[in-house]
Amino acid sequence: MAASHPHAVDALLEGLGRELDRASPLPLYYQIKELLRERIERGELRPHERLPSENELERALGVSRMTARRALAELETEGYVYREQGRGTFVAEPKLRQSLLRLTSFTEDMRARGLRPGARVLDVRVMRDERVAARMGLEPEEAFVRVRRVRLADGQPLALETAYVRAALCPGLEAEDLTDRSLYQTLRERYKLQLGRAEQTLEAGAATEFEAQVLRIPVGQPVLLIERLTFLGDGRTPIEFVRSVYRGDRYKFVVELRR
Amino acid sequence: MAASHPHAVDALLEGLGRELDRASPLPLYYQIKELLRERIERGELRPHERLPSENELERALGVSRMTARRALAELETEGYVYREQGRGTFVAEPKLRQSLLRLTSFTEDMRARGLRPGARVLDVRVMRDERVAARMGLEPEEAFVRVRRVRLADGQPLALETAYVRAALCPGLEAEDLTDRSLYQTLRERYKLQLGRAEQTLEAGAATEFEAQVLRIPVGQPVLLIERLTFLGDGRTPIEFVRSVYRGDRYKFVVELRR
DNA sequence: AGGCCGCCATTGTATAGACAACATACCACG
DNA sequence: CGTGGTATGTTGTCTATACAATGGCGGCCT
Repeated sequence: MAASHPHAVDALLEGLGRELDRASPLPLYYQIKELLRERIERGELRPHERLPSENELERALGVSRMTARRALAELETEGYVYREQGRGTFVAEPKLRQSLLRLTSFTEDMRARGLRPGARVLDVRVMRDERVAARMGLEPEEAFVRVRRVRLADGQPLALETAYVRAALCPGLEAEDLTDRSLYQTLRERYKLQLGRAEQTLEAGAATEFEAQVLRIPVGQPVLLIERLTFLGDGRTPIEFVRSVYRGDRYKFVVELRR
Repeated sequence: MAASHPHAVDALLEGLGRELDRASPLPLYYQIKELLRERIERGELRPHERLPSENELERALGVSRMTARRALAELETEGYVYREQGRGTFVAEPKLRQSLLRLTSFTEDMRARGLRPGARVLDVRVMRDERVAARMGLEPEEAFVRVRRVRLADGQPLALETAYVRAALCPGLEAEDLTDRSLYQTLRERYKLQLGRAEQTLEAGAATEFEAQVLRIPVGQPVLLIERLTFLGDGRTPIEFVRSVYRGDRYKFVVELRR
């Protein structure tokens, strides 16, 4: 047995057995999955520690092997565990599950990289823009608050960011001071807007004269163009469209892909 | 029946039945999944069209319902279809499939964009590279099969791809013909290597003389540099490191971010 | 000592069947 | 006319079982 001591799995199984609710409308496999996930996230099960086998779950919880199996299989596709034929099921490393599908603000992104985030406001105005509206699937008359900012990392210009936020959803945003402040934080705290998902595209480009001046690089230098269309928690209502131009020599975008 | 005409499903099932190979070492559910996926990607099954039900697959292919079910369930988690209880299984909209944060090969990526993928091999050799080995967390003596290819979209050069695959895990790879073939498919089918996850970075750069020549663009044009470190199904064993240089004017990377 | 073989535990694939939950179409009844 | 019930088809959950493939271990044989 690979666990730290022989009774570790037994104690875990007993706990699971007590919490499993056969009267609940939630499927058994889902309950088992959630119970195991909680223990992994709370750190009760440590990386590379072995989980109960399908057989052990079957006996201890009084479910069929296929039910136990489904719980473990879903934990695997969600990145919480890895499975090896002939060996068992083991807790995955935390970094596998973190950098995955996270929607982060510039501020959070910089902090995660160990840099001090900042923002210098170039201009803020309420306006219309047919192309942006079309891109968001809205009527051409839709009004936006356009915020243009230079984003700083440790005080140095890193990106030029132009955000179009739907004015109808955050009245008075144009009067907020967004210097050195996270737009997402403002949307969340002042307007109680929950962000859900975002569609983001990345491509390479060359700095225009304006971009070069703001970012303090030569015209024509490589830049990373990132466009993001962000939706509210319901997954359908668009809230903002952001176009960012990052210095190519100082910024690298990182994603983790899964099969 | 919601299909265009009553015999559409029958014809599909007959085709599937002929292609299913019970002597193959590949699992039945996997074969069924791949056959259906091919038909979706080739457009033979159009968005929102109904797929055969679990019961129809069971009868027509002579498999159990759980096997048919698993094929459909995996297509769902991969974003190819959506399922509605009481109604059936339907082809998903293309945009839903391509924007998920999935580990895809160039071949799959191009097909999802409706382009014809291709590859022209520049050179293949077995070699060592300390920097690549370090990047993969391996000993400096580790041997790699380095494959340099020009990746084509509809016959036009789109990217220069340099892949370093661990020679120990795929002996004889250097003798394979990788012209117009997916490396991932070869790893999967010839070497039975299951890919798990990948860590990928994207940054902007300018085309070097060599890159410019291969991609048929002027020197210094913007390019998207993508580096990918791919791991096997266990999530820990590195298998390949790929450095790709994409034409900045023709390629856009799409991701969907959550929460 | 070293290598080979077989046993056991574990995950992977596949089958067969049962009942539940849900959607749709149709029909009978008021 | 419409309202509700029923029949049917679909996916969702769950059980029970069998055998295959793999990895680890120990013991046996040479």
